[in-house]
Amino acid sequence: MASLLSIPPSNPNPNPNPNKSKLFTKTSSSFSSAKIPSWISLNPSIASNPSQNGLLENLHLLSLSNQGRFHEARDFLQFMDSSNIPIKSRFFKPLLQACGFWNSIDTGRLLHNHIIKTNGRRNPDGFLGNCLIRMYMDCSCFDDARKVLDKMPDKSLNSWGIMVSNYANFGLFQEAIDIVSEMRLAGFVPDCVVFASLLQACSSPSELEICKQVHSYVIRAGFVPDASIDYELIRVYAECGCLESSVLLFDRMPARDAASCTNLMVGYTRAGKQVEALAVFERMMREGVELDQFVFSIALKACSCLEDRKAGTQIHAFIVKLGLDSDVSSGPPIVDFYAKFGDMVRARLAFDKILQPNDVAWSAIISAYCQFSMFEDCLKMFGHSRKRDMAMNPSIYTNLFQVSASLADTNSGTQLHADAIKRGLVSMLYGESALVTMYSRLGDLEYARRAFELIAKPDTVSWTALITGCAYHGQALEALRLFKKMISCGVKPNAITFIGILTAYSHSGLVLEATECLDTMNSVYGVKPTNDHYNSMIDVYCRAGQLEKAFSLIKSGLFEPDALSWKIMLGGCATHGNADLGKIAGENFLMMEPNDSAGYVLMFNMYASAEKWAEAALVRKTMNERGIRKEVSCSWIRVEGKLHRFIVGDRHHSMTEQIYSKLDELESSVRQCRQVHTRDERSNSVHEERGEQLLDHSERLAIAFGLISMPGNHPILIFKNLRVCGDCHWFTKAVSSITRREIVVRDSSRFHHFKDGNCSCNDYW
DNA sequence: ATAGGGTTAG
Repeated sequence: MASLLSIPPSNPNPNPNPNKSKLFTKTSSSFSSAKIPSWISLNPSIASNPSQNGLLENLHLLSLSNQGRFHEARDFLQFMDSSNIPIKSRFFKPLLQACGFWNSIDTGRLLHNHIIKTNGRRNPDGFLGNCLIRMYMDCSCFDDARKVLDKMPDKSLNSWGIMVSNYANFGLFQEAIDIVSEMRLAGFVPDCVVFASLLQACSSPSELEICKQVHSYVIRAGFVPDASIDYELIRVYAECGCLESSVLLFDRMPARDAASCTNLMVGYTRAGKQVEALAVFERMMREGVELDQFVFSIALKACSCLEDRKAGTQIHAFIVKLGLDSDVSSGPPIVDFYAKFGDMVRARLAFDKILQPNDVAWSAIISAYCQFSMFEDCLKMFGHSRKRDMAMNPSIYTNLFQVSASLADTNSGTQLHADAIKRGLVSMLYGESALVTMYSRLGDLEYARRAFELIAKPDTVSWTALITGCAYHGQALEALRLFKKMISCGVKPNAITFIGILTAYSHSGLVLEATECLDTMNSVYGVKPTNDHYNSMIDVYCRAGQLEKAFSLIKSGLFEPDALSWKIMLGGCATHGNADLGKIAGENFLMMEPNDSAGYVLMFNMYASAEKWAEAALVRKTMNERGIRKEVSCSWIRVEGKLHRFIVGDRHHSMTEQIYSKLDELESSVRQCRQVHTRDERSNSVHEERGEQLLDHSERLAIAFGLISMPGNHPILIFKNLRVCGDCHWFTKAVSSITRREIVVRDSSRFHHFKDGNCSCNDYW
């Protein structure tokens, strides 16, 4: 199998505490994992050759712990004990931090015993005591932490402070405040740091009350103004939606700094008040406050949201002047800013300027490429970052799942999925829902269902993804069943959910059900139908051949018909040969979208099938005059991971001879078949009467190649950029019956599962 | 201390 990824070893213990990652990575210790030589813990010979001073053994122990390999760490510690190699005192802190990070309470207790032992059976001193308290708190062992505190001979303000901030971080504010009272009784005076840490834990509106209490306390106790407290208060009030309070505090600060400015601006942008955010930025510029990369990054983001190209370019220029465009903090927003305007060249230039791109920077450029359907570039960028062994994050994978789905690349899709699982980088809900969509768009509805089943608490998006998947595959009843189940699970449908449902009905010809759905979506579920829903309904009528109904819906005044409404109408008229309505629809559509080739093609086919040759010729002439080219029909298939692409009449493939002779063979069997069967109305096509070659339509080439190169019983999966034509649809049905082979075709609007002469679309396409 | 990226549709 062609491998996109060479997968480096993954971490066997994928459950670190996400809340503590900062604490862990920003450790001030000189023994952080980054500083441990890579060959440590890859070197099994340590066990047989104890080093002189025990340093290697200590490093190895720490390396294992930092990686979360605590089984091995404890075994190794046993070996160290039996070899009389003590843990060096300066290693206890980083070791305990690792235990806290990975929630390894067993190893933590073991280390605690070692500390007591090496300390001559006495309780640890203040420094190590604090480390122990932190470790126990990190592992949620509050009583153990308290015992250490109580036994500490030389408690400090900091010891109490650790208890306070950790309780608060767990949301246990009452316990945190109790500790504050206790420490005062014990004769300690809590300082700004303690209160700032309490505030630091507040972030949601439910914690606003606590924030206010602390605020009023620090005022009464005379702690403010204090930069660290002001800063936290501005942040909390902004995050809780009390922007006025944030502004008041900000205005009253003796000296406004970059950090508090950032907090205020973030508050504004989150509340959708980009203009106000930029006003703060301007004011800081005027006041001459020294700004940093964070302020610029949020300011540029505000410009992106406002789609204010001029202001954004000015800020970009400022960033360049200060030399901050190579910074990882201000870099990604620059990438994102230019991507917003579709300027991928500048976006890429901005990315290349970043000296040490991190996961967010890679994510920014990959998602930008994804947004503009530059899927190959996404995979290329991902390949680069893999090669450099860059840090990944869940959102990168979420994007890549979309890429694989769009490229119809099962190979990369499944590999990326496996890769993301190994690294623990399947994003909750976001990534999980993207996987549902990916598998359904790769043609594997069963896998999509399984991916859905794995979601712990599916939300509206997850349900919608699966419902839409069923719609694509023509399983209307299943889509409806899922919808009911979604409702009974208490998950609310949204506008997109109803598009999925309407699509399902449309692809199954359930007109009555669809009209009912359009009614109840507002009356029962409170979701107002938009143009998209009315257009879906037009599609329902059109597919079912009820063109008059579609037309009266357009004229009903219930909504303002847009280009899409007319395009769908035109498509219906072309399929069902109604040139009168089609003329109106076509003219309206071409007026709105004169450069869309599909409109001309539909009109041409419509007139041709109605044998209105003069009109048809006129359409072709107009098309030529306007320089509009028909989109080339293209089909592709993957065999053993390799992509094979075909266009009409393609003779480039190395197996062209075999393909065409296979086609001839199929064609003659199909012809015999056709004489026996009743003639399919829709396939009496225009093509035949115009004497066009049908034998070499791209999907037929792909199917023939698939049959040749993939012996066995697996279904043949074909992807196509346009819709299948009636003739090819009939042909494929026949082939599936003759060869007893299942054939799955994804065209531009849905999936067709051909089996034993039938198609899952029931000839609705 | 502070930010930056992501899910469902025709």
